[in-house]
Amino acid sequence: MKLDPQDIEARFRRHAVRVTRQRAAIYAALVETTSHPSADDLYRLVKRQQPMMSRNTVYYTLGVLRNAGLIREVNVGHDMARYDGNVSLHHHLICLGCGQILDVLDEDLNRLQLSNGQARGFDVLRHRVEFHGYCVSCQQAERNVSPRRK
Amino acid sequence: MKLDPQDIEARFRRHAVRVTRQRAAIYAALVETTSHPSADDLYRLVKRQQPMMSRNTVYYTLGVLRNAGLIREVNVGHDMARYDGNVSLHHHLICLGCGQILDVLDEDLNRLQLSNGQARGFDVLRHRVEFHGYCVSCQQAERNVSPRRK
DNA sequence: TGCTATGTAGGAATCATTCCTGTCTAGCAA
DNA sequence: TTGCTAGACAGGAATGATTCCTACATAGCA
Ligand SMILES: [Mn+2]
Ligand SMILES: [Mn+2]
Ligand SMILES: [Zn+2]
Ligand SMILES: [Zn+2]
Repeated sequence: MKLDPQDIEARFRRHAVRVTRQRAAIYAALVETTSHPSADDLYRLVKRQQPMMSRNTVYYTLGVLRNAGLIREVNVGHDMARYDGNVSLHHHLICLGCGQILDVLDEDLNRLQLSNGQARGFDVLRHRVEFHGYCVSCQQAERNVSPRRK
Repeated sequence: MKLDPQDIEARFRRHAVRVTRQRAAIYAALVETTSHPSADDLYRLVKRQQPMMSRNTVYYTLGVLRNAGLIREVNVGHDMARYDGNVSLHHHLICLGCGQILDVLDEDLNRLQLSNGQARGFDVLRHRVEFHGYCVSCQQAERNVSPRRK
């Protein structure tokens, strides 16, 4: 989704986040993609427009935006952290081959909850569902290497 | 669950894993706890019985056992990897305060699957459900610091 | 317009994990 | 039972994503 600078500024102010050129660029990049980029992906992307951008600013800004609730962090295994500009409730479908992350929008998944017995007194704030498998092109790539499915 | 050395040896042989003193100790520690320890937790634990044990051996062994399907890796955020000696299908309840991980056994969660439209051609091999919240003692600890819920 | 709390750049530090290397040994076959 | 060899082990070095530190810059406010 394309965002103009006024929208970004308004969102930042609504969440008490100071408006800077660096933050606007990082946030815009994140909202305008569906690829769930890593901090370093964003660093390289934004550095093209702002060559002085430091890697530290990307990490710091992602922390600020996350704490403000403007973005989400998505964790896949122990690879680099991935970020999501879409904060509406949704889940993910992850390719074990190439690492791509696709959104899964499913109200039934959003409504999952533990029974009282299962929750063991926890105050459960949220849940996460991940589906893991191989995307179409990774399935084909594997077929080229070994004749049959692993 | 308590395992005797013969059981461990039999399981290793069934999965074509070479039997060594180090591996048996690491695997036994993992199966006999429900705490989902990290590699370093296991290192410190097993080092008490085998002072020569190297941290590298723990990592190497955990990799071997994981590839053999004898243990699972559980990832919580980007903290250290956590390991699980229980490979039967189940999910997890995680405390955001102290990091403890409890098992969730629920056949309905085990059966979740994506519709064809949602799967986008993926070959989906498995899924994971995590519930995040605060355990009883972390809820109390927080109450001691600030008068009301965050 | 000036003050000050906050943000930024750049470099150093951290630390879980992986890599490397020289022994050692489990498992197999003669 | 013995000897061979692929694989395992210990210890230390290297890696790399992330965090920490510090001096300078600036957003937001009065
Ligand atoms: Mn998403
Ligand atoms: Mn478990
Ligand atoms: Zn793929
Ligand atoms: Zn807790």
